[in-house]
Amino acid sequence: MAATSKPRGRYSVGIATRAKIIDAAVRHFARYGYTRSSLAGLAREVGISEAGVLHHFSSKSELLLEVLRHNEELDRQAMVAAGMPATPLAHVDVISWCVDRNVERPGIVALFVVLSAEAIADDHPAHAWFAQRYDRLTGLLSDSLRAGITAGAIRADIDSLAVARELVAASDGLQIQWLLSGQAFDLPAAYRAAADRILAGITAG
Amino acid sequence: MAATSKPRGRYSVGIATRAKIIDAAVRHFARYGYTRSSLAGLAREVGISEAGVLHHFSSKSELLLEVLRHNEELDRQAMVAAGMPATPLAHVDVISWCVDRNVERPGIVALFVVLSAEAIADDHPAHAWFAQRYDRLTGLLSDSLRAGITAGAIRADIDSLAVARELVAASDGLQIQWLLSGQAFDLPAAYRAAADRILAGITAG
DNA sequence: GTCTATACCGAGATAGAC
DNA sequence: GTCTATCTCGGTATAGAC
Repeated sequence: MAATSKPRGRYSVGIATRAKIIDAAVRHFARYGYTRSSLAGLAREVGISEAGVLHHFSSKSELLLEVLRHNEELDRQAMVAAGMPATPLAHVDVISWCVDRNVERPGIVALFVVLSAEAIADDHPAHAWFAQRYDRLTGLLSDSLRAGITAGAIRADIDSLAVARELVAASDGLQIQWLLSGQAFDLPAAYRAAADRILAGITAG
Repeated sequence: MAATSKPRGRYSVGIATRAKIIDAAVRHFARYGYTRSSLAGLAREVGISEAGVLHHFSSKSELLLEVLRHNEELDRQAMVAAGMPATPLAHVDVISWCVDRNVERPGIVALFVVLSAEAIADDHPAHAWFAQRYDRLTGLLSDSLRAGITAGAIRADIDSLAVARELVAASDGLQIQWLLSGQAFDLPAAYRAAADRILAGITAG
C-alpha cells in the first residue's frame, strides 16, 4: 500500500490522480454533457486545481476521449471476466448482458445517452468516435444475425442490418425514457421484452 | 401586405421579427443543443443585436420553451390539416405519419434528439416539458393499444404500456442512428419495418 | 505533480439612448 | 423595437514558481 503513496515534497503522490479525474469526469459528462461540464467543477471534486487537471490531460476534449476509451477498456475486461465472446457485442445476448450491467450504473447510461446526442453535431470532439461505434455495433450484430440464418435458426428473408439497427434503437430509446422518468420502470425487463418481440418475428419455422 | 409592414422610425416593422427569431432558434438549438447555442449567433442570423432578441424573449430559457411550444402548435395544425385525430399521437399510424413528415426536416429531428438527452438533467430548463411529453406520448399510445384489445384486434395478454414504450423507443433510437450516420438510410422505411415487427407480435388470432 | 496568477474570450443580462 | 455600452460571470488554457 505504501508502495504507491509515499508523498514527495508537499504534494500527494498523484499516481491515482489521473484515475480520480477520469472517475469524476464520467460523472460530470454524464450529468451535464460535455459542453456544460467545467474543468473547475471537475477539479473541485477531485480536490486539485484546474491547472492540475490540465497537467494530466492536455485539453478538455482530450479528457473526453480518454474517458470514452477508458470505459471501452473496462467493458472489454468485464466481458472477458463474464465469459462473453471477446468480440464485443457480437451476439444479441450480449446486449442483454450489457443492459443488466448498466442498470446498476445509471451514470454510465446517462454518459452515453447525453454524449451520443451531443455528438450528432459534426464538429463535436467525439463525433467520429460515436459514428464509428454505431457502425461497428450494428455491423457486428448484423453479422451475428446472418450467422443465425446460415445455421437455420433465423429466417433467411430478413434484412439483418435493419434488425440490428432496431435492436440497438430499442436499447437507446428505452434508456432515454428510463432516465427521463427517473428510472421509473424495470429497464432490463423492458429491453428483454422488446428484443424478444423483435426476435420472435424473425425466428425460422 | 403593406398592412403589417409600414416602417416607423429607423427600425423595420418587427412583427415578423419574433417569428424570425423562433425560426433561427430552431436551427441553432437543433445544431448545437441549448447550452452551446448563443444569443449572439442567433441575433447575427436574424440581423439584430443580442439585446434585440432579449426584447422579444426575456431570457434564453424562455426562448427555448417558446420554441418547443411553437413547434407543438405547428404539429397540431399539420395533423388537423392531414385529417389525423385531434388528440396527438393517439394511434400507431400517427407515429408513422410523423416520421414521414420529419424526414423532410432533419433539423427538427435533431432538435428533439439533442434536447431530450440534454433535458435528462433535472435542472435543465426543459426537463419537465420532456418528462411530461414522454408520459403523455406513451400514455396515449397505450390507451390506443388497449382500445385495440377491446376491439379484438390486439392480443389481450400484452402489456400495452410496455409496447407503447417500445414503439416510441424505436423511433428515438433510429433517429439517433440516422443523424449520426449522416442520414445514410431510409428512416421512414426503417421505422415502418420496426413498428410492423412489433405489431406482428401482438395482433390477435 | 501541483500550485497561483493571469491572459483571454465569450456568454447572458441590464440600462438608457434614439 | 432596436440600438450601444457595459456589467458580471464563467469558461479554457498558459506561464512560471515551488
